[in-house]
Amino acid sequence: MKPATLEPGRLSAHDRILLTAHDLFYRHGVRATGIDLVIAESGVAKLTFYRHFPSKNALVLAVLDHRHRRWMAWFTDALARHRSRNRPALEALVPALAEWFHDKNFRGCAFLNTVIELGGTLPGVMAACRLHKQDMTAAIAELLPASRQRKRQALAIAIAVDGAIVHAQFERDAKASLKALDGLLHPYFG
Amino acid sequence: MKPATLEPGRLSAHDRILLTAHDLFYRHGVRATGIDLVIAESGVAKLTFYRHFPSKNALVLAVLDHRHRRWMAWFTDALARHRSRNRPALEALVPALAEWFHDKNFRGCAFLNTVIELGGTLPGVMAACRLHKQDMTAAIAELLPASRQRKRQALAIAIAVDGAIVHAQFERDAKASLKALDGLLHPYFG
DNA sequence: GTCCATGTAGACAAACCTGTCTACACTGGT
DNA sequence: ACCAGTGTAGACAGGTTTGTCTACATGGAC
Repeated sequence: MKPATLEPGRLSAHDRILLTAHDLFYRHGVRATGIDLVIAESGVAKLTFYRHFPSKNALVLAVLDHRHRRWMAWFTDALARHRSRNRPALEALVPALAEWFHDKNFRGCAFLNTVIELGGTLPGVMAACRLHKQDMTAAIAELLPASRQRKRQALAIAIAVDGAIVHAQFERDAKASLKALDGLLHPYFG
Repeated sequence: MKPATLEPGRLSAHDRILLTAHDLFYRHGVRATGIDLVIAESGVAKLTFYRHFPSKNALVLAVLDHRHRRWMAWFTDALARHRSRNRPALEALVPALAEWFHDKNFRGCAFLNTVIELGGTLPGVMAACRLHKQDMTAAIAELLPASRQRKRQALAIAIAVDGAIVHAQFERDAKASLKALDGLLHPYFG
């Protein structure tokens, strides 16, 4: 994914907090990241933080919102970039995901991770995750030829993708996950 | 999965702690579950706990070990039960998983959850997860006819299964996940 | 009978967490 | 000139966490 420059230069305090939290939450998990660290790391005073975000929970939801936009932008862009004229559009999926999986900061899907960490405790997290996966599935659907089963197929593919994501997260080499995913997708190449 | 009776009756303190922790960790997550709660819930004194387990981390690993044995026993049993004479063995997979997904205490895969929660911080968790998935994949491989691609196919199927697991975890109805998984498996029914 | 493993109850230290608060400084709009 | 908005630094309260420690009880092996 994007390098997320995180230049402290011209960013507002609000944005510095948001980007820093995005980074730390993704790297170490939400629970493992204390507010104090976010505050220190984003070079902001405590009061400033609480002026922008009423609580840590609010920050978590704001970060997920930001993450969704960022990830979807990268995803659709990567799919477009890996598309080639006379091949099925779906073939762009695996190369696109490969970019992400091979990133040295890859730690799986932020939404799955947050649902698992906070699941029931923070209302809104599960809904955000469902929305995210819904949009991801819709983006996948656009790679498929129009047909009555398009939605059904897109859901199946999305599930395979999620499986590949979590596998790449605990297994050493992402390549094996990508290869297996490619095998699962073959029947859909048409 | 098993109802895990958890009868406090004749169990040793060690086993009561282990089963209680297994239950609580799975329900609410490892980080969200304090040692004090495990101790109170298993009806044991604090010192007794620390005599059996030197630290919470040790308990976590012991619970994962227990979980692996318990889950694999259920899995192979369920696969055997749903096998029918003149159909491909792989067709037992979805009905077996359906048992688990529809359990009211279903909260996804304990190993994926723990990796995501503790990932890098507790050495051993990732290894335990890899071992678990390796054994799960081997059990799936036994459903496939012997061939040169059997291992490759089993890995692909395992990834699809993991995708279905996480999907069933944040989506309301497990049925959709199972149906999508079934669709993904069709090419492998042979 | 004595000893020791195993158990209970609960106080305690030290660290860490979130969120509030005081006191002060800079800047742009009116 | 003034004031509202935004910023900084850091103390503080009240809660939770893990892990240690004291003091005492019970039951079986020898």
